[in-house]
Amino acid sequence: MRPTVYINDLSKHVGEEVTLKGWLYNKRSSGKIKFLILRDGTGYVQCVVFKGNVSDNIFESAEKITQESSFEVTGKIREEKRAVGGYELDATDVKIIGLAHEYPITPKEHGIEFLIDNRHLWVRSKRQVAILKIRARVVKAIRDFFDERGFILFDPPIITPNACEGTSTLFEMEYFDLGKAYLTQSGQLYAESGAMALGKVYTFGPTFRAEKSKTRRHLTEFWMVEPEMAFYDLDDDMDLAEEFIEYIVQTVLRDRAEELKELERDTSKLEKVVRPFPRISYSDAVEILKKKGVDFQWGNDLGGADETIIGEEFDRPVMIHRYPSEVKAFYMKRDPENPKVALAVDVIAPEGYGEIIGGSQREDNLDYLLERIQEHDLPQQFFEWYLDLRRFGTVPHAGFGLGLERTVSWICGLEHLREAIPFPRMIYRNTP
RNA sequence: UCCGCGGUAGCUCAAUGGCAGAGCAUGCGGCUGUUAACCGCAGGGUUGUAGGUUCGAGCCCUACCCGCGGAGCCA
Repeated sequence: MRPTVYINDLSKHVGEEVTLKGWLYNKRSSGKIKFLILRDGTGYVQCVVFKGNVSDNIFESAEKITQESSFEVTGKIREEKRAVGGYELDATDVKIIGLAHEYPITPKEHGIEFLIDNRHLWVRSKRQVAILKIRARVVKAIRDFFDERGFILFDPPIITPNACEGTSTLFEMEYFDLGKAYLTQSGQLYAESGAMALGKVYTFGPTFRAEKSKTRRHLTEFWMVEPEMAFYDLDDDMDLAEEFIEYIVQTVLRDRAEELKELERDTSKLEKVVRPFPRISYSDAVEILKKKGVDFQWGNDLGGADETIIGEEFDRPVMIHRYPSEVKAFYMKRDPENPKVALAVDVIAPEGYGEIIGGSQREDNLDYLLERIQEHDLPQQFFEWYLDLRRFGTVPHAGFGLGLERTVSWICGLEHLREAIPFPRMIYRNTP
C-alpha cells in the first residue's frame, strides 16, 4: 500500500518506471497533452499525459481530475529542464483515488482570515509546507544543540497550582477537589529544580498565556525552550544564548536553503547572524532611544516599538541586559553592583521581529528571594518547594526562554506569527 | 479594556446617492510543452444585522454583531 518512491528520491530513479502517490497541486492542459503537478509532501513533479500514449479511459481521468484530488500515477522518470524540480514523469497510467470537489484555496490570492479558517487545508500549500519544514528543522536544531552540549531534557508539568511568575493572566480550570489550577506559562521554576539535580537541563513544550493580546506577535498557545544551568552567571547565560541562536540560524541556512528560497527570504540578513552579538545595557538602550528622539524615561519597560528601533541599530540580534528590577520577575537576581537593576537579558531579533529570548541569572539567596516574593505580593506557600532549592545547597544559576514561533517567524521572514505553528490559537480563534 | 480600519458572488476585490461588476474557482467547448497557462461560453448575490434619511441607499445617519491590526502584557 505505502508508496515505494517519493518525489525527493526521483534522482535515483531516472529511466525507471515508477508509481507515485499524492495530490494534484495544479493542472494545465493543451488539447491532447496534460500537465499534472503532483505533490506528495516531499516535493512536486510534473506528470505529462499525452493522448496518444495512454488509453482513452486514462486520458479521461487526467481530464476530470481536479485540484487537490488524490491519485496515483505511473510512468518513466526523465530529467527535464523545463519542469519544476528538474524531473518529469511520462505517464502511462493515472488512477484517481479521491476526487476533490471545489477545493476552496485557489491558485489566486486569499485573505489571511479565509486561509486561517481553512488552516487544515492551507497547510498543503507550497509556502506553508516550506514554513512547517523549517519549523521542524528549528526544533531538531534546538534539541541537537542542547543534547550535544550535555544538557538533559527535563519535562515540567503543564498543569500548575499557581502562576509561575505571578504576572500574566493564565488559563484557569477546576482541578478536582484541589480548587483552581492553571495551564503553565513557563517551565522555568521547575527547570531550576532540574538544574540542581542534573546540572544543565532544558525544557521544551507548549506554554499558555490568557492575555488578550491581539497582535501579530502573540499566540495564546506557543512553544518555548528553556535551558537552565547551575553555576552559570549572566555572562555565561549570554554566551550560551548567542551560541544557540547562531547555531539555529546557521543550521536552517545550511539544511533548508530550498525552503527559504520558496519563501523569498533575504538570506544575506541571516548569514550575518554570527557571534559575537552586540551586548548593551538597558541604560545604553535608553540612550539610543533618546538619541533617536523617543521620549523615554529610565525605569519603564521597553515596548515593541522601542525594541524595533534598537534592533534596527544592529545587523544581528542585540542583547539588552540589566533591566530595572521593577519591571522584571521576582526570581531575577539583582546586580550586586547596582541593586536598581536585575541581572536579566532580552535578545531582540533584527528586522523588527522583537524579543525572542528573555533570560536572567536567578536569585540564589533565600532571604532576598523571600523579600521579592513579599514585594510582588505572591502567595509564599505555593513557592515553598522553590525556596527549598535555596535552602538545600543553593548555587548561582541562570537560564533563558526562547519563543519557538517568534524565532521561526523571524527566520522565515513572516508577516504573522500564526503561520509559524500548524494550528494557531488566538484570542478569538480556537478552530480548526 | 482602549484606539484605528474593515464586512459586496465559493475566494480576492471594484462600483460619483441612479441597471451589482471583474479576475480566480466551478461547468461546457477549443488548443500536442504548459509554468498562478491561454481563448470562448455559462451558472453563481437577502451588499454583516436591525432601523432611519431620500423619489431612489452597497454608498449617507444611528445602534448592534463579527473580524483585522495596534496599545497594554509578554516569548
